Amino acid sequence: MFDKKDKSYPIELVAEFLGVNSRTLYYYEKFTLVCPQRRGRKRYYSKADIEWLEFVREMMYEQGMNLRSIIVLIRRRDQVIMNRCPEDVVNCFKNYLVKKVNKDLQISFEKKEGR
Amino acid sequence: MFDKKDKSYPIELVAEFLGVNSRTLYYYEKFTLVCPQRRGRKRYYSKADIEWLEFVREMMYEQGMNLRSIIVLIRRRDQVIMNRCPEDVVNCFKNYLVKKVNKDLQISFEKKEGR
DNA sequence: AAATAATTTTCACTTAAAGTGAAAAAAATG
DNA sequence: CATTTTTTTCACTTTAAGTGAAAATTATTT
Repeated sequence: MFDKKDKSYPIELVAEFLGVNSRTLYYYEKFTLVCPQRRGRKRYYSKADIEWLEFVREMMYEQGMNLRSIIVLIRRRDQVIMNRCPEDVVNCFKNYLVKKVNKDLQISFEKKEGR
Repeated sequence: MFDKKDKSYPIELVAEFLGVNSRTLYYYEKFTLVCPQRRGRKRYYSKADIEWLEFVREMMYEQGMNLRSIIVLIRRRDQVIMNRCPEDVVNCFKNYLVKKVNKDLQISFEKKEGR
């Protein structure tokens, strides 16, 4: 679709391609979710910009995530956006389930044993 | 605060402790975010339930995540809620930045070299 | 069992984030 | 300088999240 040589594309074209209003892309910039290159004031979106935005849209539309969550996920990978993983979200739920299952087992055991 | 022996607590107590309306806890159940034990119809929240809910509230209030996002995060760790990581969210952004930085460097280089 | 109290459920409303239309303002271009 | 393009601002719409109030259901007490 877009040129491999990473030429830059104007906002209207990108908005159309993504199926959103160009206002939406301005809106995303407020949250530093995307930062198109500027020559003068005019914005030019690179192929990388576009791919990233496609991914964001998928997260939001297909999965129902919100803007903030995506930003939180990025931040949680640490300031440098690197190796740390939002492990705790899942671990916390995992622990929750584990405790729950243990407790439930214990309860059904108690019932069977008549304690 | 709550008994270590994992006794179960009624919804009103838990709601008060978390600082939310009990309706909110019913609401969360619609999304299977929490599943308190039932005796008859009455709900009993375990210590694990409460800790998990505290964590969820923090994610939502302190960080601004939405319900769906938390559920997506859990799901993305795979059906079994185990080892896979929502790496792609961050990787996608990382790649985006890397490409961006490369491109920007290239551009400033081109400027300096006058190509 | 009837009366009372406690829980759950439903309905409808409020609030805030996400998104967009329209028009004003600013810049670029012919 | 007039016209077109792009950005910005303001105000509105829509939807998720949350909650109040009351109806419905269940449990408890007398």
